[in-house]
Amino acid sequence: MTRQPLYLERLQTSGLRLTEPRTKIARLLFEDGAARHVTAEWIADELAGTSTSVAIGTIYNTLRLFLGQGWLREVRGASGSAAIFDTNLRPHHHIYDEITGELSDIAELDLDIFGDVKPPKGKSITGYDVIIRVR
Amino acid sequence: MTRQPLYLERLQTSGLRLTEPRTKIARLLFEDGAARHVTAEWIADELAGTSTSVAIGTIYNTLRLFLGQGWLREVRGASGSAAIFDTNLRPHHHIYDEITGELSDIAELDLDIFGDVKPPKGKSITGYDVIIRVR
DNA sequence: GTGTTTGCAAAGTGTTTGCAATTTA
DNA sequence: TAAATTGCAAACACTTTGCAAACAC
Repeated sequence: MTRQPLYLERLQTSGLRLTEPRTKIARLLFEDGAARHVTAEWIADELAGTSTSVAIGTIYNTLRLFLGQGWLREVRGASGSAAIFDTNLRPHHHIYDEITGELSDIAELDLDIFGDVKPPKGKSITGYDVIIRVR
Repeated sequence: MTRQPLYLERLQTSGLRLTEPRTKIARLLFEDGAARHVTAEWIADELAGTSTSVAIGTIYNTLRLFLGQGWLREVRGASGSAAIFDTNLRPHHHIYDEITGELSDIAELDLDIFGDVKPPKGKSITGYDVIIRVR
């Protein structure tokens, strides 16, 4: 028997209707299970080439919906810049480039070897914040 | 001899012109030396009552200017919400309330007692990120 | 006096919303 | 076919920008 992708199964199970915009966005985000930082615009661009593109408003609504399901986390980029959604749900660490606005994960960082974090080539560390989220 | 406030001295020394908008904003931010999280709108509101208010555009420009001088740091609130400027320049930690958008400092937090962080009353910790800033 | 800074309003982003048309179950 | 969802465009919130008038040095 052929197996349905996990992300589609999850979409169905959640009670949300299985619409084309949702499945397309879900595939883009979750298909390979890799950690990903995406913006609404990136999704729009990716889908722009396909037979049916998805309206930017729908993309935002869908991302909020997935956020509500706990399938994504929103991370804060520079204020005024586009929202970044992170598919990596484990507590983890980011490197934020103040020049480019690029956000990347730090793999396998131990808090007590904190002094050993290496910045990307050609960059220097200007500081850090630990942000604890509550609700 | 009477002593000029530090923040005014710094303003003069920096080579920036000592204008009324700048001195008013600087006083609001630095007068008592306390750590403060401010938004452009908060400054506008504070100055609205005074004899001469300051235009919101000028407030933003002035904040960017102070940022460039290294007198402030910009911290990321929820995307889409107003920029928050922090007068506390030491590396430190924040509690970010996902419901209210409120950002507050955690005083004297040691990284290795990380498991002991207490959320504000009635709140629970949903996760955390360590953000290392580079440029 | 001359170059800087301001206020104002317009323009620019990124995001949300209202509603008629479409689609899913 | 009934309810949910979409596209579209208008509305929004926050921030930046252009320019003539005002100001600091």
